[in-house]
Amino acid sequence: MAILGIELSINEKLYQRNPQRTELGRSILRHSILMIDELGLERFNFRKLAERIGSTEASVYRYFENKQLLLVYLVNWYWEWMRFRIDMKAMHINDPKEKLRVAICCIVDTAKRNARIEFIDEDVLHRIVVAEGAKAYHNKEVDAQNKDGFFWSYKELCNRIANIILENNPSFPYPRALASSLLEMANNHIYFAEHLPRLTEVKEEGDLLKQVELLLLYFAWRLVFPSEEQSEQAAGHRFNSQSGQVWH
Amino acid sequence: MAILGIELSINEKLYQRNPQRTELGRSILRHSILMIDELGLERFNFRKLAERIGSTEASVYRYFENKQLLLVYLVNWYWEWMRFRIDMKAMHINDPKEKLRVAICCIVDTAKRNARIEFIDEDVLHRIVVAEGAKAYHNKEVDAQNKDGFFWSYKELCNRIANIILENNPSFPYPRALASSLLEMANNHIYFAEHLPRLTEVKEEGDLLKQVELLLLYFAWRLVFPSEEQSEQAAGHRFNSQSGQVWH
DNA sequence: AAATAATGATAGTTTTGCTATCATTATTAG
DNA sequence: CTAATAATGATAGCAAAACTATCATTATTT
Repeated sequence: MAILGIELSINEKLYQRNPQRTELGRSILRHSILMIDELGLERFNFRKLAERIGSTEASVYRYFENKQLLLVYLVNWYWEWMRFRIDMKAMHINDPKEKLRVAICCIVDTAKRNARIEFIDEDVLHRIVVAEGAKAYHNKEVDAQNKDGFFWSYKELCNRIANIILENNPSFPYPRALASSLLEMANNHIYFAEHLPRLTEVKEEGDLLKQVELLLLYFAWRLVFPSEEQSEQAAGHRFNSQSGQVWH
Repeated sequence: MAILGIELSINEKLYQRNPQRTELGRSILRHSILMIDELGLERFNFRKLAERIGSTEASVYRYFENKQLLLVYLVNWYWEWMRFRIDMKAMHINDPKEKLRVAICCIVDTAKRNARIEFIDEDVLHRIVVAEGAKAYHNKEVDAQNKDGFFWSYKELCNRIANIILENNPSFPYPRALASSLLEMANNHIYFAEHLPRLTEVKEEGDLLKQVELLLLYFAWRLVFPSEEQSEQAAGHRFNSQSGQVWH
């Protein structure tokens, strides 16, 4: 997929025909995102999608085997996009702490549309990932699908974040667990704030994403930094170290 | 539901007829748990269930409106059971730290069958909660269902844990978020260890549940305790601090 | 023994998930 | 510019899933 000339590659086994290369394919992507958001995954189906885009069920099936794989394709796109953004932003940063801050910012921020890809509405895709993302790998075919590399993007994304965590604290015992937890928390606490507010301190009102970012920063900072740096704390703006850096 | 003479109450709107009160109802519960575990939620349906228990589809529908609500019923049972166990175990403990340790133990441990309720196999139910639990509230009806109190048990469970967190550190800013995250992490890291091992440090081999418990304890301790207490650490036994703590 | 409630048996409806066939329209290659 | 080839549309159909309805039968309660 061409973004600023760079290609995000999605596992080829996820589709029958590359949806990005044709008008119909892009239409399938665009409207499946909108419809899954509107109807939810279970009420969404290829018949309704075909009707909406003025095509036929058979044609849609020529691109994706079924809606489960279409969902996996979409969340892969999201994960790839997030990983790309983290790589971009972190590339030229030397300070590992700043790198981690930027990564967490990306985790929460990938929602906001940046690349102008006509056929993917990142805002809506983000809502899908929040609401339905976990269903991509919660099914009886996980192991087979994992073998086919369907979750490579997610694992690689997790890996990137884990490495940044290790740069900050090489002896942190749970870099991957923290990375995946931060990714999952980002989605969960948005969802909780909107639907089950008693499960989180994040409030629907106000800047929800900013609150989630602060939450993740708080958790990450407390966990990865040896306690002498705790004084500096996580919270957002006033993250300039008033106190000199000690560690490393 | 009678366990040692105590009743776990499940929201009455979740069922048409109370499944615990009849032979058929209990058979539905027992075998739906087994079949969802075997087939996964999407391949499981009331026709197959009816066939297996030697009854009819119509009869099953007299107990539960559909399989989504049956799932919600089952995970509610699990949440209620966990909350009950935490209350029981924490009741007579005064030390808040010990209370938190016990709560985390329950979060991970509710898997292991304790109450001998003939028609609920806690081991298998736990696997269902791990693999399918999130689907209980990831659907387009959340808000309506939440209004009907379908998630009260989960929220109340979260609340219990959040209160224990606050007993340990009254100024901890994210008690609910940490509580829900611990609950979600417990499930996720078991699932990851078994299916997507690169997302966690928890290994499938060895005592998986013990590892998850140590992970949760590590996170909880680092997060809720002011750093002078870090030295004592979470994981009970071998968390002795080699390095002296400085901050505060 | 009569009334009531739960189940079984059977049937039928609508929707979903998916495949097949063939004609038509683009696209590309020679 | 035509011939080949690829993609789409149109239509059909089928098997399963997700229900609902009816009525007879069997328990249970009173």
